[in-house]
Amino acid sequence: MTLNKNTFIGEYSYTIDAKGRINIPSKFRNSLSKDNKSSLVVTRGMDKCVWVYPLIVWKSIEDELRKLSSLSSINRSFIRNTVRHASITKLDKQGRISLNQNLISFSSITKNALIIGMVNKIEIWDPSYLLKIDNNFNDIDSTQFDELSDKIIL
Amino acid sequence: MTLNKNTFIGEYSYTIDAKGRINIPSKFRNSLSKDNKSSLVVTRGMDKCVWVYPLIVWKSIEDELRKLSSLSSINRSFIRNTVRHASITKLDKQGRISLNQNLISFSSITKNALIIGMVNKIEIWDPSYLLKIDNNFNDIDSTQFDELSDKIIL
DNA sequence: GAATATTACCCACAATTACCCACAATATAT
DNA sequence: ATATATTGTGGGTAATTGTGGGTAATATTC
Repeated sequence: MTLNKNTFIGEYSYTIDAKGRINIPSKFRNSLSKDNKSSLVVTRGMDKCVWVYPLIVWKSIEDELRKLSSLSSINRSFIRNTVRHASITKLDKQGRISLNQNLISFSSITKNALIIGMVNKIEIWDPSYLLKIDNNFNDIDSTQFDELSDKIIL
Repeated sequence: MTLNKNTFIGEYSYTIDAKGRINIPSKFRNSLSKDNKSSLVVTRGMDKCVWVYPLIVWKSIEDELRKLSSLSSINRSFIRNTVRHASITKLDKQGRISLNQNLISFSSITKNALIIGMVNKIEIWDPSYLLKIDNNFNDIDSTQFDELSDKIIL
């Protein structure tokens, strides 16, 4: 038995090389459904990290965006900022993708990078930057988790 | 008659070897439902121990996480910190799982380890560390148990 | 057009992980 | 009690994976 297709969990440490290439963990590669044809969509995350979607998952996000009317300016902004930094890429024969300079500098990645499974997508972080976010996490007011506990049972 | 499937009770003492492998008690293995196909998910516990879930149980947690929108930053943090240390693993032919270095050092396990059934999941502890926690348990104000008594009948 | 930079494709190798077998200790059955 | 099966622990070998670099193809600039 395995996880569902296009499902990612766990954390992995990799390096980005001089050509901007970074490995996708083999467990994540094996998790990709065949209809993706090893195509991924990379874009800016909501945090200062890179988001990586299997193509088939990204397409469903596009479908959601189609539903938003462009009559509303907030909708236009949201669509624009969601899509403008996205690009489609393929795994090379060694299982890597290459990130463009825009995404690399946005996420402040220099050499080392953490790749984290986020269930339906993948995040790529600069390790020291993520550490700061972690500290914030510990500072989160517990009332915020109380709200969550109404939505999720662990 | 036996316990329900994927139900674990009791305590067992094992050793972790140089490759990070540790035995799962045969009683626990026999308790696993067949749909797991001997797959388990290991992750950090809320205490300084390792949590082990039958895959089928973990999947239901994942389904809950999928419902949380990534537009909310608290949701992103929650998902990240819940799944980043999780990984799927299988029992080897001898009935062991291997723990990665991250989990081993998190739980301070060196050689000996206690495996404890927690009904729906399994905990793996460093024996001396658990001893400290036990002492704290004895210090708990009995009023805290009074609160629990409203929720559970023993 | 040529010259340069960028991207894609190929191979190589070290390090890690998965898979296999062996054997001693314990438990179960006859 | 003895024999048989199961269980816990260790180690060796083969396959996979992560990382780097070289070369060819494509795109971009002058």
